[in-house]
Amino acid sequence: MSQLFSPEAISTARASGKRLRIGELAKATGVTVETLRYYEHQGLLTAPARGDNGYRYYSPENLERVHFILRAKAVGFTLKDIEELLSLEVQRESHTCQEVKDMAEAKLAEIEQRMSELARMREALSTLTDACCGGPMSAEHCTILSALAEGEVHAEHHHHSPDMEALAQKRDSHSSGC
Amino acid sequence: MSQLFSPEAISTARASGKRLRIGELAKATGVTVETLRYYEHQGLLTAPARGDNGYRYYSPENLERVHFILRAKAVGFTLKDIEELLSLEVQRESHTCQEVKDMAEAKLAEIEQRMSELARMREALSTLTDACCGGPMSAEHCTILSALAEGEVHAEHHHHSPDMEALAQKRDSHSSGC
DNA sequence: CTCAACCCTAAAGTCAACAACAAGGTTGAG
DNA sequence: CTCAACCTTGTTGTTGACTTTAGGGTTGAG
Ligand SMILES: [Zn+2]
Ligand SMILES: [Zn+2]
Ligand SMILES: [Zn+2]
Ligand SMILES: [Zn+2]
Repeated sequence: MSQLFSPEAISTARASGKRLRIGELAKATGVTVETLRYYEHQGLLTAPARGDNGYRYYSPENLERVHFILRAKAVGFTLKDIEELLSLEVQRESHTCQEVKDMAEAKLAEIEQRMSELARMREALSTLTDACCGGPMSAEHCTILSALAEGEVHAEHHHHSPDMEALAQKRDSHSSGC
Repeated sequence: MSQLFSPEAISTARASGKRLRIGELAKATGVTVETLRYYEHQGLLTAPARGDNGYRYYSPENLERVHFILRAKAVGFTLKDIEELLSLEVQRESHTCQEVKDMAEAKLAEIEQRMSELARMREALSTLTDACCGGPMSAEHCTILSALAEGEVHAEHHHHSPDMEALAQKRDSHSSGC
């Protein structure tokens, strides 16, 4: 588990010199080791120090960077975006707030774009579901299928007539549209 | 992207028994010929009639089905979903409204799930952008980058002191956080 | 006849973000 | 010493919805 020094002793004494193997870093960040190697391959993580055995040994800075990546992912940035963000982050003083904020706002606009797309879908779909009775009768005149087939939703909400509801307990087609 | 309900597009080629070549169908539906062949390959479109030359000749029913697919896509169904929907559609009377509505409601829940995910991202990201000044100064103390690096947003909105704004016209770091 | 604009098939490539595999070397507990 | 649990590299597979490529045949206007 531990390298030259016992991990507990080290962590209590000083966190700064602690070097993690890939599995430990994975556990610490909640991602898989494959993901960490993938991030390295993609240039999101700088190649960490290696031991004589070839193992990767990660510094606390590496750990921080993984957290950076995960936080950026959590707010909607793609890995490609994050690569860009990291290039800003590593040399902050040679970039401006404007550059950073522009990226964030562009991403915000992207997110809002996708949200309104989904909102449009939701409205259309909920109109469809509202019009369908959802009963155990034949879908022959189902308003959902009809709307998809014919391109228009017949806004008349479905109301089986009492007679039909009484009689058509199963599989009877309901002809009034559903 | 596309209109959900566009009734006028349908009625044009329906009256005549005209058979469309793939390019014509593509133009009529707004998808590429490759996409049409792809849909056929995926079983979403039944293999159309062929001429002696091997060309596909599409019936108006085929056109209807493409529209069905596009409308279902527009409300958020995947192609796999649509395959299922089509199997309900082609034999409506052997299925129930319940089956259809269940699918639609499941898809609706999926859409709402994705929307709330995006809403979460938007909140987090807009908190970040609100706190950043977006000015032409060095990003050394940029609140966005700091929040990503340190995992917390310092809610203090950025206010350059008047002195600094006057003096730091370009590239000066602003130390009070941005 | 020529030539562009169509059409055909089957297979491979694209994108994102990993996951899975093969075929090994290393470590540490029992 | 054995054995599981790590670690290594490199390659391939996954998902969805196409797009592109390669290598042809067909049509119709000039
Ligand atoms: Zn129905
Ligand atoms: Zn009904
Ligand atoms: Zn800033
Ligand atoms: Zn600032």
